[in-house]
Amino acid sequence: MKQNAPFETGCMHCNVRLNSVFKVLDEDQVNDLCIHKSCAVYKKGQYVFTENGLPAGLFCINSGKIKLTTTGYDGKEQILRLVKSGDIVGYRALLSNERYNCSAVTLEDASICIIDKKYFFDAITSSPKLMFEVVKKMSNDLKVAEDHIVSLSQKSVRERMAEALLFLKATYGFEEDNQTINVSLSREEIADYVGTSTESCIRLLSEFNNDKLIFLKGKKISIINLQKLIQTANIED
Amino acid sequence: MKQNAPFETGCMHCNVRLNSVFKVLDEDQVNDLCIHKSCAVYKKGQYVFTENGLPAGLFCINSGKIKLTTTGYDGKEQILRLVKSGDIVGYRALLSNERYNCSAVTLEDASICIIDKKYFFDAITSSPKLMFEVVKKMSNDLKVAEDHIVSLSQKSVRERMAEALLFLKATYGFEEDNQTINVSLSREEIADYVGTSTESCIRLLSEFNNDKLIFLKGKKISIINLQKLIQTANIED
DNA sequence: TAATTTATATGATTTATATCATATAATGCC
DNA sequence: GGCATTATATGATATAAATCATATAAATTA
Repeated sequence: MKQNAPFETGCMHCNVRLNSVFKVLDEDQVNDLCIHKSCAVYKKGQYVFTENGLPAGLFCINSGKIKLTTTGYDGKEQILRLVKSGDIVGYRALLSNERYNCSAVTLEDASICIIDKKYFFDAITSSPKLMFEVVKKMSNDLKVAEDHIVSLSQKSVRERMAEALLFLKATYGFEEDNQTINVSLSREEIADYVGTSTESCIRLLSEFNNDKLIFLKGKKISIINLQKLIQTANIED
Repeated sequence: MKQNAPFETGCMHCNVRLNSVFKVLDEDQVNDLCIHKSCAVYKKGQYVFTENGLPAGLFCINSGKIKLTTTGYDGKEQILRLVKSGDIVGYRALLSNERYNCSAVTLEDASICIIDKKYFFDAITSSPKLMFEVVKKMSNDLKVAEDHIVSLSQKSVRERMAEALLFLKATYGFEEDNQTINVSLSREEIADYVGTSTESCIRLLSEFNNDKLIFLKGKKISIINLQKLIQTANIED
């Protein structure tokens, strides 16, 4: 299909490479990378890898959005990270030589490349620049996780809900209208990220909608009063 | 002072080096490391570094225990990580070339070395083994943080409290009596780790004490019914 | 297109936990 | 060693948010 054309022409012409950890590679290295990767198209809702699985390589998102999710207690899901094109996925388990501790599921149709494990280790060993890019990525994920811990420990569900919407906006941006968050998540998925019940999530979104902070249309959420949403996300006493 | 003697004789004879990321260095590299570090003794409660500060190097704990803590909303503290001898501290900000996003405070008198920033970057660039050790450390911290997120999202305060005691035991071990957790934290500090109020923390510890899961003596906590504590840490319905 | 399933919505009730209040114990300090 | 401060303890109350229940809307599939 025509829309997949750039995806098929290799890493050198990959439209997201300069947005990824591989931006630091020179032309020869990119060509080398290209030889050691293979790509696949995933339908919405497909698993890219699953909890407890063994990593066979590094995933790099060409297009599409992905959630990293783990099964907590009582079977309840927890969304740990949200991933967009240009991001690498599955690097943690790969680098520490462990099994995956979460599953990766596509939130929409996606094109994803997998980079051979052995090649990846060679590449980061021979290219400190690439290694530092990966390290920076992990460092950022750690920072985001620790921010999330503080939020979960100290904020109300209401505050975290507002914060989550700002986070979604920061991660996926707006659509052309400049106010609709460019991702479709079910209420349950949002709840699984915020750490609340689906009902509370629905209730709070309705409330924000009534208070004209946001505008709901199906799964689409538009931010119509950013200022007040930011306020709501912070302490409000 | 005599008790500091091994600490003063350099990295080659450091009693915790084989327990640290530097275990992978050969003799020459260790001697090189030794030249580029300096050591200091800290009193209990001292700051090793503070939030928003710029990293000057990598800290390596020779002895003593440390908490990494961040100021959340309304000035409330959040303990993000607990650190023991042999651990490195401050590596995240250093590697990603950012300011510290948390403070490091000693929980008891401590001996801590600081390894020169420039040297450290040279060392990890020239020694992939060392780099991988540091990466593994960060990978583990990320995993622990994400486990904490799931716990905060899905467990009750009571469950998290029991979990925290098991975590303290796993981190710092027992004293000679084989049941007293080898760390002294105030109730407030425990609350700041668990993500609850000081009162709830006190109340739950009292309750565990009454229920003979633990035995309290001042700040010392002994686990006297591990089985039941493990049960309490999990879902109990 | 009707039938079934799943998602969203909202009300009613319960409950865990924060908050406020006060007491006692422990610790640090002049 | 007595005084001030801080930490621990515990009761009373308020409340946010979970849970249970039911209704409606949307999406899937037969």
